[in-house]
Amino acid sequence: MPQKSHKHVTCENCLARDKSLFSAFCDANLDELEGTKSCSYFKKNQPLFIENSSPRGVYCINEGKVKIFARGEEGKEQIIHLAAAGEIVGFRAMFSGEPYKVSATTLEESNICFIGKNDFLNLVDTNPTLRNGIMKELSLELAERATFITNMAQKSVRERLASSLVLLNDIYEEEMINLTREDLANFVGTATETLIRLLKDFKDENLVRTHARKIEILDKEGLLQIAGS
Amino acid sequence: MPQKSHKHVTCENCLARDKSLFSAFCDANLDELEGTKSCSYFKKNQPLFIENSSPRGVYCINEGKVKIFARGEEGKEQIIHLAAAGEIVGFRAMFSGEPYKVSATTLEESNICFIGKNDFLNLVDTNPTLRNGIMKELSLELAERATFITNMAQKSVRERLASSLVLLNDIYEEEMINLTREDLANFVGTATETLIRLLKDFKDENLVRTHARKIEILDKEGLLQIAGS
DNA sequence: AATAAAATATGATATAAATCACCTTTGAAA
DNA sequence: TTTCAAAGGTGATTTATATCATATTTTATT
Repeated sequence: MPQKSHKHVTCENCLARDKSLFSAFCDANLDELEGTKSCSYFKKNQPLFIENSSPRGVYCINEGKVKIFARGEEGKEQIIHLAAAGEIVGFRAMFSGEPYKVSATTLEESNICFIGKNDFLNLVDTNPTLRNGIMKELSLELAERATFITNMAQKSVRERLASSLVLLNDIYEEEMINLTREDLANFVGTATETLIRLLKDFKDENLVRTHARKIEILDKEGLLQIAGS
Repeated sequence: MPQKSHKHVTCENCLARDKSLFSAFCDANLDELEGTKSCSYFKKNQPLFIENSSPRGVYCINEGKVKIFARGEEGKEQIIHLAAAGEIVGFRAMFSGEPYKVSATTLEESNICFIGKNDFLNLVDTNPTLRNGIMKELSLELAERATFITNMAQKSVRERLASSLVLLNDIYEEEMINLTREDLANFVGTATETLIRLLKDFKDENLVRTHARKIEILDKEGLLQIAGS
């Protein structure tokens, strides 16, 4: 397995920056950002922050993937979002004035930069472009979650799994979807056993193929058809 | 039935302003707001805006209630939020750069003011307090929806109904909850028949009482216990 | 007041999905 | 390389909830 080691990435040559809220930053902005951020290597399954704790800053993913999840009454995780390179994680709590309502944990080895709360809020205050980007992002996520709620309420698990696989396929881009069955179940919102059975159905229907844990999408159109959207 | 008629409410003596994002406005701000807004009377079940249309401004509820809902594949409504007096409806779409992803319809006769997109965005641009309030509001709603998703995924309909009734009780304040069984079902995320049956159970358990359509909460603690939160 | 049209309610039935129990495979660590 | 825990998988069973059908009540409209 290719061991991603710790590396200090500068904002200037951060490959993920293009896709991020910092994409429009000029050199002066970038220098400021570079001066305040710190860069860390995270192992797989390492928490960035956990529910109910106080936010101390935001996390900018240079490389890797992070799951954002809430916990229900009995402690079962519900994955709300999967963040990939370029995404800033945890900025919602910067504005809410409340502790985190969700937790964030890496799904794979990751390089992630940290920007302290004050530095981040200062950037937002002085940079209208960044600010507008954030307001846009908050709004888009709000819409996304309205759809999420509606799907949960009205679609069957089979439909949600099909829709989730297509969505995850986009997040994983070239790579194959690489999640434990439990994480996948917690994203779809079902029991692990049910997920495994339905995934098997999809295999039998030649919609997907599995390579141990990894899931390869064979028929995106077919999945979309099942998802009904 | 007390017929609420059209009345022109000025921002200065708007009773709902205290609870709104405009509560911190100074006199100069209020004058500006007053100059740009228009005030309308809405009948029951009248749409403010509908999914996929282009946003033209925001709606500020002076009196009445509004349901915000998405539609699933087969057109079934999923109510995402119930807005009451003091709330500003539709501002999410001001920042997203996209058409509405949800619809908004009055649940009762309402007095609602309209602020055009440019005027509103101008206010947000020039008023840091309002802007921060909005960012905070967007963030809080995002957290609320994470919980909503988790409840949908992990709680039974019975639990969700209990939790919904408590939530609605707060929204309706002194009044009794006054929603069609279908709307209530679309909020809880279930079939109307199932909702009616479970509501009957709650009546038998002396948790609620109904007066035709209206629902009176008799035992909030008991409901919270069932809701499991 | 009469009539139509929604909304509410109830019963019967089907089924998707959860749960529990158990076994097998995989992969990390010693 | 062995070992052991975690993850993946299968079967049997139960149940919550959707769906369909139909009756009754409430509300709106003529």
